[in-house]
Amino acid sequence: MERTYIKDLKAKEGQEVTIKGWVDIRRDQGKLIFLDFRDVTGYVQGVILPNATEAHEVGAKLRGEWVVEVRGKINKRPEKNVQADKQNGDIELEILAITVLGSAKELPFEKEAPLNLDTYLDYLPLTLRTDKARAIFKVQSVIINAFREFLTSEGFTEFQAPKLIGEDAEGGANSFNVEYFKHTAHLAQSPQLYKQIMVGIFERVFAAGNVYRAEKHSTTRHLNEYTSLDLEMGFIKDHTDVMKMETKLLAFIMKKLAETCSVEFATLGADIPEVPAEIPSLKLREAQRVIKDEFGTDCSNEPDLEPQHERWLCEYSKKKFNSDFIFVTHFPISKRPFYTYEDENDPGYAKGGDLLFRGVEITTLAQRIHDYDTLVKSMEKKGLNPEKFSFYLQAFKYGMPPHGGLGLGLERLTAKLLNLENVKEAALFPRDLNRIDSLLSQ
RNA sequence: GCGGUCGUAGCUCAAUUUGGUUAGAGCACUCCCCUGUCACGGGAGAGGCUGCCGGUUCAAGUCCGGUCGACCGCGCCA
Repeated sequence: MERTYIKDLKAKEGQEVTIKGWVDIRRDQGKLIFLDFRDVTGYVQGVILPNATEAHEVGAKLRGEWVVEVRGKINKRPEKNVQADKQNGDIELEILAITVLGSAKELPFEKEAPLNLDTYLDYLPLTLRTDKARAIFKVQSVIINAFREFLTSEGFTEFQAPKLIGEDAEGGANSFNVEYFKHTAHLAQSPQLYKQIMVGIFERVFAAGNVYRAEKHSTTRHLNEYTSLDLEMGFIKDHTDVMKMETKLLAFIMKKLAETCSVEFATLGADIPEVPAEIPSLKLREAQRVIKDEFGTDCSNEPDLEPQHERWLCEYSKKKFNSDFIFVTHFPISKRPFYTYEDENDPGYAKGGDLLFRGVEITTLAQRIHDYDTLVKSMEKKGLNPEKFSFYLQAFKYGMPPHGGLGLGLERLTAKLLNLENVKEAALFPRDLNRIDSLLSQ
């Protein structure tokens, strides 16, 4: 049987319909019972009139979250009862019959009210049913789809990167060990090495998947399992080609969000940022000069930016360039992974950098070394044994084009886009040191 | 891992500053009343080992020590 969705009820005024969904709120006046129903498409008010005796009997015992099938007639509301600012505020469902499909206990928290993060996470199967959570993950779904759509249109091919790996990209630190295999195995921290291998096959590739970081951090921007939106492209001039691609990608994502998620952004009180035709870009040393001049802190001999510095740079970018985004490039090559390309015009510094958005780093991008001998030397310089990477190195021994790519943290992007205070709110089922879907057994 | 803040009803919070009767409120829940509500309203009720262990004191939710947990910040990172 074809499903009737709540969003389509208005067009069925005067008709008898059957909807299915959840009871959201009950307002029982004795002879008159109002029930707000919810399905994935929205809300509608239902009313049980005194003469509908059977429905009245069922309706009196309904509470929030009961799952029901409701037969009724769509009526225009009397003028004085119209709620102009609400979905379906000008119609209501006159309930004729209710079938209970699933009963519900009372919720252990106040729906739609602010919750402590700990409580929110303990009750995710239920807290995710709120408007706010639904809006967050609708937006996230649109971001992922837009990422795929844009890159596909740019000639990229999607691939599935393995999550069980032998040697990890950064040299062994901070990865989860996996027992079982006859060789040392880890959970992948990044699809990096496989992305590069795949450039040899498809020239332009992307992957959207989970990566794992065994870091005992507890911050508002870290997860032990997160989603990395990765791309890698061959035949580039240098890292600026990757920066341009990311700029176009972000502009496309924001356009898609504007087209499809205005309700969700309104629910969350968030604005969709403008992506400038050219995102401002500073070398690390220039950025450090800005921090010194504008904010009075001298960090010029540090090899990296601290969180406070990132927040300052974004503040500066917004003020000076009216941009929520800013690239910081040319970090010391010694602080970057072995596959990072050194800038021949600026020795000691990397051809690549980070993209900062509203105060946090959301992307690292770079041109990669594609010459076999240079790559092997770079590994040795980092104290890595090239023999352990012989599987990966095959790609480079047998001809790789100049290439580069990036990784974009999906949850960080989502969180900053929607003004969420903690990145855990932008992960459906976030994992941290103390939480893997708590069993609530304590 | 380090530092800060916090832990009171199912949830969100008062009472802790200055130790002092029986630890309160709103929401949710149960029962009663209610024909136009939409955060419905009115009345009644139930619900607490104040995270846990120890100490100080005539007296501890409140002070002290420990422990467990949470959140925020930091290192590292996307």
